[in-house]
Amino acid sequence: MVEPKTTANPLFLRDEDLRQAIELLFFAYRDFTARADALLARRHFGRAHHRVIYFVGRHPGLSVSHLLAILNITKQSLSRVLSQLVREGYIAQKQGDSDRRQRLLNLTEKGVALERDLSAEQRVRIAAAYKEAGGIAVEGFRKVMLGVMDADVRGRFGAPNG
Amino acid sequence: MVEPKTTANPLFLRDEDLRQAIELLFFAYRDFTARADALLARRHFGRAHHRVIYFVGRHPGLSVSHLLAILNITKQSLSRVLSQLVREGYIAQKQGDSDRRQRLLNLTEKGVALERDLSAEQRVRIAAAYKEAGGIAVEGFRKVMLGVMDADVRGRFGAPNG
DNA sequence: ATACTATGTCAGCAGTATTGACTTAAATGT
DNA sequence: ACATTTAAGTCAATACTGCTGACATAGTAT
Repeated sequence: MVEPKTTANPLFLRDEDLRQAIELLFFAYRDFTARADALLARRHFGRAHHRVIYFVGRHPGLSVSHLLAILNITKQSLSRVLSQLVREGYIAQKQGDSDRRQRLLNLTEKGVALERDLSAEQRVRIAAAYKEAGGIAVEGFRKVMLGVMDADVRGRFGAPNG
Repeated sequence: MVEPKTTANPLFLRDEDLRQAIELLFFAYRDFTARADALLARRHFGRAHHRVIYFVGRHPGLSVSHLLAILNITKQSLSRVLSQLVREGYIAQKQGDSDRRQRLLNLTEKGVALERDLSAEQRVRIAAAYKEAGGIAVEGFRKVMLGVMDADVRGRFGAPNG
């Protein structure tokens, strides 16, 4: 057994284990987003619209700059998508109370309905995967996913770990 | 086991749990690909180039149609990216032995070097996450990820030996 | 010969994201 | 008060990804 001595392998992680993880992420993410992408395409929307709809639904009254920070994209990139969603009545903007420069974002009823449609299949998929894997596995999944993302984003989740 | 009476939730899955899973996938995938994306941008390549480089490295002698099946994209989409990689000397094509219509794909030395650069940070990231989470968690991660992807893709992983 | 398969190409369209430059309006600091 | 910074938006140019449709070439299979 020749273990390639590439970079330091602090655990007993073979190259195969690392490759498998990379592929698990690729295929899971690809399939996880595929159906929503298809739904969006019918409405002439893309994945970016979904993300905006999702996070506005998740954080009602979100400011544009906060949304930008979550998505990690430029305001110009967001602009096209957000303007479209506002123009077509999925998202409502209202002036901030304390800071009137802000345009706080909320889903309209139409937006809530779209969000539900888009994430319905994803929720079913997650629920099925969680159920089949069991509670211990879910806890492991959470740990690994938190470890994969950037450290400064972990705080967003009720992370018991560092 | 206690069976909660929540209608659409066969497990103990609250809406919050499902949302968290969606976000774990989003943030982990986003951060997982971010550095490689930056490296690619310097070479005027994109994520699609990375995927091609990755899977050709993973499966030397891969045929174009098999690569297409793995990536789930059209040949026209692949064509632009693949032609570029061949033209710039990252991937070599050779005629198939049994079927001379095939153009079997292999990484050149240059391609191997690029693949290593691109996945180096990803491997470190996975290794760190795995190490911190521990073996049980890793097993759970694998189970959940397999459950999230489409059933017909799971065969690619673990089921028969490894 | 005919049909099918593997691969490639041209053209056009849409979506996502970038950088750079500039604007408006409101908050804030000195 | 005046200057600076911040929140949001806009215009323009560029690039990567993916799609559909149409067509071409070569090799395989009947």
